[in-house]
Amino acid sequence: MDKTDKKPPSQRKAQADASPAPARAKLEHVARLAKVSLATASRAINQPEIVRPEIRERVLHAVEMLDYTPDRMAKALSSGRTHTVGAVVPTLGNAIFADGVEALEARLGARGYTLILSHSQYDPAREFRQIRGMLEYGVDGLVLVGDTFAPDSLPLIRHHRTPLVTTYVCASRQGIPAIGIDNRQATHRMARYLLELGHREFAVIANTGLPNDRSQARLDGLLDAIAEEGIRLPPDRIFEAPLPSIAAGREAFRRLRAAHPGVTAFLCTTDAMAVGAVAEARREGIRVPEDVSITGFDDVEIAAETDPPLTTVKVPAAEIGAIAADRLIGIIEGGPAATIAPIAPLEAALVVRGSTGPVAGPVARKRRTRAAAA
Amino acid sequence: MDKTDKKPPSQRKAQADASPAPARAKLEHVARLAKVSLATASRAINQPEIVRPEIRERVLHAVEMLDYTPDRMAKALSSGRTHTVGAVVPTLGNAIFADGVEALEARLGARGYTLILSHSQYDPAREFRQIRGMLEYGVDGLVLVGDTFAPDSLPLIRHHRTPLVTTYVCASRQGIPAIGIDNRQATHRMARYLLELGHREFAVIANTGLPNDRSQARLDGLLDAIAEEGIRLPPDRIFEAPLPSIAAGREAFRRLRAAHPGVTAFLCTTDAMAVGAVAEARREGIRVPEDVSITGFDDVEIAAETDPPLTTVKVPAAEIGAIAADRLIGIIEGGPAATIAPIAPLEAALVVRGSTGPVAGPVARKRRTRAAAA
DNA sequence: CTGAAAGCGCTTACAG
DNA sequence: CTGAAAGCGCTTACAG
Repeated sequence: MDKTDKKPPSQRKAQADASPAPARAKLEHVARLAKVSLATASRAINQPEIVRPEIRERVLHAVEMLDYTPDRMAKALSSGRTHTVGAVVPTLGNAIFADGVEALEARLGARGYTLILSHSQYDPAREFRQIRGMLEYGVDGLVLVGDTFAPDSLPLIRHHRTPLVTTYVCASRQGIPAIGIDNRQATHRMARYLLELGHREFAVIANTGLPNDRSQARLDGLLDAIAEEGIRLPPDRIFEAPLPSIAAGREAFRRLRAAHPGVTAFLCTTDAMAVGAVAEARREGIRVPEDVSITGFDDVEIAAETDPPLTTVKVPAAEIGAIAADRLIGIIEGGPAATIAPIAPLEAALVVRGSTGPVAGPVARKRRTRAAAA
Repeated sequence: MDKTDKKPPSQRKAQADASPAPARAKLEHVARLAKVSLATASRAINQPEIVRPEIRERVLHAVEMLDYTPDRMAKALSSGRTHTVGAVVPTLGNAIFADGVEALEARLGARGYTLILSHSQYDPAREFRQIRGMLEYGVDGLVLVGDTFAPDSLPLIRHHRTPLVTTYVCASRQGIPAIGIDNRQATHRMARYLLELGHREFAVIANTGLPNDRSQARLDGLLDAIAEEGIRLPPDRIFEAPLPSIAAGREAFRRLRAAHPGVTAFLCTTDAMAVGAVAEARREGIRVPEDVSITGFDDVEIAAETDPPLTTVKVPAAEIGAIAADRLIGIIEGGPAATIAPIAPLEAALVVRGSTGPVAGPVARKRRTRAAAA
C-alpha cells in the first residue's frame, strides 16, 4: 500500500515517460537545446543583461520551444529565497481584512511573490502557531495585523531574520514598520465632531473583549477628546464585545440604552457593530439621528447602506494591502535599510452620513437650563 | 551593490556563525547528535514505526535538543510533494467565499497542508493565470469555484496531473469532484414557496453579468418552477448585474420596479443584492413584504439583520471549505480512486424570514376577479 | 532495521 | 561573458 501511494522520483519519471503527456522540461533540456551550459541558461533567464544577446536569444527561444517553467522548489532550495510571503489576519469575515488581503495578494502576485494566508480568529496563541508554520515554510517575509502579539512571536521572527511589516496601525512600539491609519486620532476627530454637534453623553461599543489594539486606540481617542472638554466616560458606558459582529452591536446597544437612557452618542469601533446598533435602535423605535447618533469605523460596503447610512471613518484597506506588499518586498530585496525608513500614516477620512446629527434641541435646552439652575 | 544584496549560501552561513543566534539545525546535526545516519534520522522522523524504538527515541530527543524543523523546500524537492494546496476564489469580498476560505485553510492547516490563496475577480483569464502560477509553484492540489473555466485551465491542470476539486456547486459536467449545494434545486424550492404564497409576477436580480454558473443555475431553478405553473419570465424581468453588490441590488430593484410595477416577488441570486433591493424598496416607500416579497441567497450575516430580515437559502460555506479540504487531501494521498467516489450535495436550507409574505389580499382578489371576468 | 550514496532541479562562486 | 562543479537539505531505492 505504502509503496503504491508514494511514488519515488524514479517511478514517477518512468510513468511520465510511458504516458503520452511529455515530461516537464528542465533547465537541463533548455541548455542542451540552446547548446549552452546549465549556468548560462540559468543566467540568460534570471539576469539576461549579463549574457551576450545572441546567446540569450537562443536560450529564450529554447524556453519557448520546451514551454519551460522553472521548478520553484529547486530554485528556492538553491537560492535560499522562496518568493513567498506569509500573512496572518484575525479573520476574513470582516470586509476590512478581506479587502486588505485581496489587495495584498494582487500586488504581491504582480511582483512575483506568492501569498500564504492564515487567520488567527483574534487568538494570539493561534497566531503564534501560524507564524511558526510560515517561518518553517521559509516565507521571505511576513505581514501581520496590529502591534500586539504572543510573547514568543516576535523573538521567533527575529531569530529567523525574516522581514516583517504590520498593518492597520500606523506605529509600532516594537519597531515594526507599520502601514495603516492613526486609529486614536481618527476617533479623536470623530469625537470632536460629535462634541460640536452638542453631544455630551457618550457610550462606546468596542470589540476590546479580545486583545485588539486598534479597538483600544479607537476607544482612547474618544476618551482623550471628551476629556479635553472635561467629560469622563464611566466604565459602565463601555460595552466590550468579544467579536465585532452585527449581533454584538445589537446587544450592546440594547444594554447600554437600557442602562443609560440619557446617552445621545454611541460610538462603535467597527461598522459591523454600528450596523447592529442602528438596527436595534430602529427596532426599539428610537430615531437615528434625531434621538441618538451612532457612528461606525471602517467604512465597509454596508456602512453606506443602512438606514440611515453610517457616519464612519474610512480605513483604506486596499491601500494598506498594496503598500504593505511594496514595503515588505522593499525590505526583502533592499535589505535592512528599508526597514527603518519612516512611513506616513494613511489618511483616515471622516465620512459624515445620516446616522449622526445635533443633539435634539429641547432636550439640550432643558439640560442646560437645569445645569444653570443647579 | 548586487553582491551586497544577494547573499550566497556561503556568506549567509558565515554571517550566521559570526552572529550570536545559532544557525538553524539541519537533519545532519540531528543525525550526528543521535549517532545515526542521515537516512535513519529521516526515517525516525517521517516513518517512526519502521525504526527500532531505542534509536527512534535517540533521534527524537536530538530533534528536541536542537529544536530541529525540517526545511520544507528541501523536503519538497526531494520528495516531489510540497504539502501545499492552491485555491482560487472569485473574491474575498463576498462573505460566502471569505467563510469558505477560512474553513478550508483551517482544515488544511490541521492536516499539515499550507494554503496558497488567490482571487480572480470573476475573470476567467485571470483565474487561468493564477492556476498556472500555482501549478508552477508545485501545489499538491487545487480548489476552484464553480464549473466554468477558461478553455485552457482544465487541460493545464490535467497535464500536471494535479488533484482538483471544485466548490459551491454539487456536480461538474467536466467530471471534477464537486462539493456544494444544488443551486438550481434551491431556487426551485424558493420559487415553489413563493408560488404557494400566491405570487405570480416575478422578477429576478441575478449576477450573471459575468460568467457565473451558480447564479445561472439559481435563475434556471426559478424558471423551471414557475414554468411548471405555466408562468413565463420575460427577459426584461431579469436584471443582470456584473457584480453582486448592494449597490447593484438597489439599482436593479429601482429599474425593475419602475418598468414592472406589477411584480410582487423579487428573487435575488445573492444576499448582498437582496439587501440592496430591500433598502431601495424602503427608500421608495414600498413595504416589504406587504407590497413586494424579496428573497436572497447565501444566508450571510447581514441577511438576518436587514429590516425586514431576508428570506434566503443557506449556503453552508464553512462546511464546503472543510469538506473540500478533506476530499482533496483524500485524492492527494489516496490516489485517483478517491476522485470518483460520489459526493452528496450539501443541504441548502430554505430560511424563511420577514422579507416574504403572501400576495396582498385585495390585489390578488382583484386580479382573480378580473381574470374570471375576462 | 540501518547506512552509504545518488538524486531532486536549480544557483552561483570560482576559474577561465 | 561562459563553463565545470559544488552545493542547497532533504528522501529513498539499494545493498547489507
